[in-house]
Amino acid sequence: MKQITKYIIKNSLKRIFLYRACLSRLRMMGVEKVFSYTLAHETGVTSEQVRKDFSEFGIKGNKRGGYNTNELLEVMENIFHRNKEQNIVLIGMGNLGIALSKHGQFFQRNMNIVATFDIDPFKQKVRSNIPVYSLSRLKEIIDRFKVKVVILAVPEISAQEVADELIRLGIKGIVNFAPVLLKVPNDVIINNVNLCNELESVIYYVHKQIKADGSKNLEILYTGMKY
Amino acid sequence: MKQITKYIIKNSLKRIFLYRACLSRLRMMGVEKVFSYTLAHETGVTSEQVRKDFSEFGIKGNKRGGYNTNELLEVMENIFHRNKEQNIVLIGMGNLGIALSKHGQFFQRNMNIVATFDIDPFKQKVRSNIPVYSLSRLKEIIDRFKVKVVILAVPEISAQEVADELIRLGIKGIVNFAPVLLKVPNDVIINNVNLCNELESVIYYVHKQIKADGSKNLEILYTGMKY
DNA sequence: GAATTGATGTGAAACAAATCACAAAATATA
DNA sequence: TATATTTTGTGATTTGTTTCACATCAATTC
Ligand SMILES: NC(=O)c1ccc[n+]([C@@H]2O[C@H](COP(=O)([O-])OP(=O)(O)OC[C@H]3O[C@@H](n4cnc5c(N)ncnc54)[C@H](O)[C@@H]3O)[C@@H](O)[C@H]2O)c1
Ligand SMILES: NC(=O)c1ccc[n+]([C@@H]2O[C@H](COP(=O)([O-])OP(=O)(O)OC[C@H]3O[C@@H](n4cnc5c(N)ncnc54)[C@H](O)[C@@H]3O)[C@@H](O)[C@H]2O)c1
Repeated sequence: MKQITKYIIKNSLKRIFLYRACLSRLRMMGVEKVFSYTLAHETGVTSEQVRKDFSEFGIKGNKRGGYNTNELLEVMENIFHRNKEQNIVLIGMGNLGIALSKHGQFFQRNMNIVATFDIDPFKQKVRSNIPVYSLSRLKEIIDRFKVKVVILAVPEISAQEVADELIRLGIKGIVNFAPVLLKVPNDVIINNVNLCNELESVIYYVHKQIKADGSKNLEILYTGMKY
Repeated sequence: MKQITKYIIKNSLKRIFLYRACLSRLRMMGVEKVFSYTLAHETGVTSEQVRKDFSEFGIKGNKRGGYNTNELLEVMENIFHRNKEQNIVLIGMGNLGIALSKHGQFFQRNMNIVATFDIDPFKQKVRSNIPVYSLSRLKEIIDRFKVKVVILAVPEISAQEVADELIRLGIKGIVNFAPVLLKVPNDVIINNVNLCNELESVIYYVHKQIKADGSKNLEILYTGMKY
């Protein structure tokens, strides 16, 4: 059994997210030009790493002149398809689903939750400004809004069957909050987010008394990676 | 600037979570003995990887006999300090905080949210069965319950100041949901969970049309890692 | 306009992680 | 009891990622 090998490696993708967040902040502060070491310092990586990551995504700067903040952000928005809006659907309007549906940052980042779905008729009323539908309208909405990616926030027990149906309807990517390993075809991307594990990791490392060995600005360590 | 190097590597830790979830399921089904290839098959990694991971955590099996399900789970519970209850505090009872506070799995996994805090007096009433306090009682609760780890679900703008205060009060680990890189001392573990990024990663990979190249059972790929 | 400075960009080297290959051990079989 | 079988455990190898080192170029200074 072989694992996926060649794609833009996950670590550098994660770091690109960091750089972008940092750049947005710098732009707001009116900074027009950044250097690899600026980003490096702000994000706790090395400047070579920043440049290597950029080179992986084909991002070029100006010798001696660093990078233009606006241009750099624009390139990144293209990488992430932020130029055109992404229509997303959310399944499961329980505790977590409601919180996610109210989260404004998805929309700010051009990811538009066009509709949510729940099996429970009691949940099928409008909360905030996103409609809650019965699953019977899933196909209609997915087709109408050309939805390719969903957020799955249903109980563990239902996750697989809902995923099967979603894939049947043409969904190609799932952010899955249920603590199960979904069985899906090879061309479907699954991103499992397991918040219990995230908390438990922290407890583990706190108990282990892990120390940052003399590094001076190591702000973040462990979401998924030590990025 | 040097990155952290030697600790139980994150990838194997993540996989250990997978193995454990799988083992729990197998135990419920009455399976008493497992082999590395059983776990491997269920979790989509190789059997050598399973054994290498086990060896990293000092887990031993029986030559030819595989591993005893119960013993293995017990060893893992020790690794994760599941034998004794972990007291956790949650800061920020907004949309996300409420959802998390209602999430039963933390408690099932021995992570007990003993109290939640919010700056807004309106939020300071009991929801579900976890009390919501004013921040003035933070020290009292942290001391009383010997809390070392918190979940931080406050707005981006407040995250740093709240984190500073928490660390002053002796907190050593933070699961941070705000999209900021917290500046913290080296001995504090931060786990940044950025749900926008998780969604955006999926969109990125779906657009890239990443294919699993012929691997037959590649269920999960990308939470943080390709684990 | 030549020399200097300060950045990028990238092969080479070092390091880290995953896979391979097989010895060792435990059990089953004859 | 000897032999075959099955599975673990781990060095050796391969593959992947980060860091190093420096050529290259653009701007600045003399
Ligand atoms: N609440 C949290 O903070 C949290 C944290 C981590 C993980 N999770 C996970 O996220 C998932 C949702 O958690 P929750 O707390 O919101 O649970 P919940 O029970 O509050 O909500 C689940 C919702 O899904 C709906 N549902 C059930 N079956 C469905 C189906 N077949 N199709 C569509 N909708 C269906 C239910 O009606 C309900 O509204 C669970 O798998 C849980 O383990 C939740
Ligand atoms: N809602 C989501 O699904 C979601 C998803 C991803 C990330 N996040 C992030 O999680 C955080 C919380 O999100 P939310 O949607 O729950 O926001 P929210 O505004 O609904 O809740 C924030 C809560 O924090 C409280 N608060 C503010 N300042 C505080 C302080 N100094 N001390 C204590 N409490 C304070 C507020 O009173 C409020 O109740 C934000 O940083 C957000 O970006 C939320």
